[in-house]
Amino acid sequence: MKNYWLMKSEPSEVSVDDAIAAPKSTVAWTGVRNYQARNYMRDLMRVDDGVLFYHSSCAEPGIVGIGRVASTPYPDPTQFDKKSHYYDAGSKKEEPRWQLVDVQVLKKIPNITLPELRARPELAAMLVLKKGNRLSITPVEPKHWKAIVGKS
DNA sequence: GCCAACGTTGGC
DNA sequence: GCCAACGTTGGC
Repeated sequence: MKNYWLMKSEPSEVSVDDAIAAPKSTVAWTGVRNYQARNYMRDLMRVDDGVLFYHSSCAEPGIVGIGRVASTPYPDPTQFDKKSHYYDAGSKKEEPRWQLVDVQVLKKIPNITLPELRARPELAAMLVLKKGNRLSITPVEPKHWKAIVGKS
């Protein structure tokens, strides 16, 4: 059974257009440094899970693309890169702390903005809409996926 | 730039 | 294990 996810990206770092322009429209989801979000990628994501690509920390936050999980988990290379903003001196190669998956964007969609998401009562329970939510990756219920994407 | 909310760190 | 201080996220 497929799972569904909402994954936040700052468009100033990796926008949906950047992802589409990448080879196979696929990007490695680097830079997650939150254990719960990591655990979702490492323990619960499967290839072909659905992904809502969300732009955060920008002028118009919202869902801008539909994609899929395109790899099994593997170590985030940026944790070992001393020049990277995401370098983690505490992570050892033999025992990497941070794992990620590849995400393939299948379709860019017109931005469904935060206010638009909030205006839809059937989406009110989405975790991303909860007050104080900061998790960059959240599970999405099938009914919410269907309400946004159409038939699964 | 502000600030609420939340996660992490570290002293005890 | 508690919890205050601090750092980060992310909308506005």
